[in-house]
Order: sequence, then structure tokens, then C-alpha cells
Amino acid sequence: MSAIPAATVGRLVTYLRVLTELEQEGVRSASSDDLGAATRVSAFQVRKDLAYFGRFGTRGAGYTVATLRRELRRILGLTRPWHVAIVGMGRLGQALADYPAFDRQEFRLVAAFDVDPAVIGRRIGAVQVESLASLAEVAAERAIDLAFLTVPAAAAQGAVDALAAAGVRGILNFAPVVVTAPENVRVEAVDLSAGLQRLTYYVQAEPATVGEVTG
Amino acid sequence: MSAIPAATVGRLVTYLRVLTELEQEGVRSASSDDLGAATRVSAFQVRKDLAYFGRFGTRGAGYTVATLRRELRRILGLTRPWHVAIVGMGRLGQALADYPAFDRQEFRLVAAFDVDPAVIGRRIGAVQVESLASLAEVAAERAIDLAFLTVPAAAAQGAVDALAAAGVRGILNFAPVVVTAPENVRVEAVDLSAGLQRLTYYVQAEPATVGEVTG
DNA sequence: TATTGTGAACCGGTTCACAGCG
DNA sequence: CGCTGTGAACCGGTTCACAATA
Repeated sequence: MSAIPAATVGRLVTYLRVLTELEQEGVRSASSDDLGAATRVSAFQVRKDLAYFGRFGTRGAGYTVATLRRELRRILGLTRPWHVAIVGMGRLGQALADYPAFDRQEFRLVAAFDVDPAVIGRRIGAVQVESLASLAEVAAERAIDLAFLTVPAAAAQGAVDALAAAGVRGILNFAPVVVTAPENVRVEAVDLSAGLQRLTYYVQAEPATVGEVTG
Repeated sequence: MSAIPAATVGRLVTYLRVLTELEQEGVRSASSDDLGAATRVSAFQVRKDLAYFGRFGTRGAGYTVATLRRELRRILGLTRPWHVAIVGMGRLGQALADYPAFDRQEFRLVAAFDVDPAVIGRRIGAVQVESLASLAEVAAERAIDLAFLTVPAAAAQGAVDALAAAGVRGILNFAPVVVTAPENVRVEAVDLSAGLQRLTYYVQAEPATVGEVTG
């Protein structure tokens, strides 16, 4: 009932990965126990997560790998190609242009933008870098669905506004700032520096295992 | 009491960011309301998060920016320099070598490793790429605390094992796999492809805003 | 018999209201 | 008087036990 927990969506992604591996290895079926072991999640949790979306298993036998994989791909929206743009062609943006997912069918890099005249015009990966000023025009023309946002923190909010105005539906934000977007634009953060700082917290807090209050 | 919620640790990082900005702008004090507005968190939550670690505010007046910032840096373990290595010098590893945090004091890039002879020996950023085989030796010599793991998914678990054996305490895992590490080694994931797939889930699930069950 | 699917119990994080205090 | 600090209420996600069933 009601909405799906965000944590569930995150786990679906990892189940799908495992199923893809299993399929490649020729494994035909897997139990919630198997999936749980591979993803470090309890078998209860696996079943509950899947139950939000329907009944995919066979009692007594588990899940058919190919079927469940297909269902998860459908649930996660991976059955149609997504047009992706990279905004900000610094080091990180350039590295992302070679992201292996762009070789497969689901994600297609269709544009790259920057404000720096020294970068604009250069061909990187499959695309040529264009001026951010042409975003609206290009977004309409090539039906950009999603964007990788790899601009400096100070420029992130402005870029989000421009992307939202251009009709982009989802943004993967690599900039270390909290940005605000309209209701109809989804932002997911991939935050390296936050991860790094969480890491130092836990590492220095050891050996108390889970982060003792230092008082 | 007991352990600190992981979500709290994540939010501390964003509070710290905001405090750093405020300090640069010359702002002297901030209320939990101010911090909450800037980080998109309720003021209640801000106060509760901080209360896990002590009393940092002044009733009626809010928090002194400089003081709270110093305390959060201490709590997050950012008062001493951390020695970081990058394992896997593909595109992403190379991009990370230029990560701005390495210009500041808290994080120092002290080594870079790869298995590819074509890359070993090349100077990238502040370091020269070394063979992964020399990890144990180099880790001891340069007191590597943390590692950025940017190897292919298939190589990730092996690298984690090697890093753990070499005494590395924390790993920022960029590979799209769930890895297992000993108790005393903390792993934080920075997972681009997972973020991308969560994004497609939410974007396709619109316009039902929070992801309606499709049945 | 083995394993799923699920209502109910549990637990922990978030929200809240207000007491405490500068 | 304003804003923090916090015990209690609330809510939602996780865990669990077991009924359903191939």
C-alpha cells in the first residue's frame, strides 16, 4: 500500500545486478535466500520489497532469474532508452562521457554542455561540447530526459533551474550541494565528498564499531 | 542514546557545508531554523542530530557558526590529515586524482595503483601510478588510511581484500557491486549506476509524484 | 517439502510539544 | 522573549511467524 520506500528502490537496483550476473552464469532460478545472501539483505526483506510490485515467485521453487530480471527492469524503467546530457565538462564530466552504460542500449549520451569557451566545440566521447546557453534548444531537439550535473557547487542551482526549464525530468547531481528542483524533476545525489566525510566519521569513531558518542 | 543513525551522520556533513559557506560570508550565528532551511531538513531534526553529540547552541540565540563548524569538523574526524590512495587508474580514477579536496589539508593523495602496465609509472595529479602488487608495502610506508576504489566491478572484491590486508581503514567504493569487508574496515558506496537507475524509476513512475504501484 | 507472500509485531528514526535557560 | 535541548508520541520500515501453495 501507499508509497514505496526509497530504500526499497535502492535495493531493487542491487537485486537486478545480481540477477544479471546469475543470468550470465546460466543460473535459472534463485530463492529469496540466494538473493539476500548476494546483496547482504535478509530474505524477508527481499520478499517484502518484491511484494510491493506483485507476485513474481513460485512457492517451493523460488524466482525464475530471467523473469524476475525482466520484471525488475520494467519496474525500474529500463526497458526504453533514456537520452542523457552531461552538464559541466570538467574532469569529472569528461570521465563520465566514457561511462560504460552509454555503450549499452538503455542510456544514450546525446549532449554535453559547458560555459567555458575553451571546452566548447571539443569532441568528448560520442558528443561535441556545446554552450550551456543552447541547452533549451538542444534539449527540445534531442529529447533530453536526464542530466548528469557535474558543475562547480556554486553553479549547480542555476544549472538545475535551467535543466528544469528545458524539460529535463531527472538529474543526477554530482555537485556537493543541496539543490532545489520543481516537483516534477527528480534529483538523485551522487556525492563523493559526503561519502568521504561519512567515511572519516566511522573510521575515526572505531574501534567502537558503530560510532560511540564521544561526549 | 546508543548508536548514531547513519542518516544523522549524512546530515552532519551537509550542516558542515552550510556552516562553511556561512563563515565565508561572515555570518556569525545561525539558528536550527536557518540550518534546516539551507539543508532541507526540519529544525527539529537539526537540533536532534546535534544533540546526539552534545550541547552546542545558546538558548534564545542559536548556534555560533565558527564554534559549531569546529565541533562538526571534530565529530566528523576532519581535524587531522587523511592519507588517501586511489586503486584503479582508469578514467574515473584519473579524474579523482584532481579532486579539489586533495588541494586542501584534510585529504592527501599519497598513492595510486593499477594492474595495467600501460598505466603504471605514469604521473597523474600529485602521484605516480604504482603496481597494485606493491600495495601492502606502500600502504605501510605511507600510512594509507583510506582508498578510493575505482576498479571494474569484477575486480572490486579482490581489491577490498587486499586493502583490508594492507591495513586500510576505510574504502570509498565506486564499483557497482556489494563488497564484503572485515568489521574493522568501513566501506561507503558512491554508486553512479545505482543513482541513475533510481532516477529512471522515479522519472518513469511520474506523474504520480512518489511512485505509484503499477500492479 | 520447500519457499513464497503477507498480516502483525517490533524497532528505530522523525516529529512534536514544551520545559529549560540565556 | 526566543531558541535550544529533549522526553514522549508517532510513523514507517524491518523483522518475524506462519498460512498459502506449487
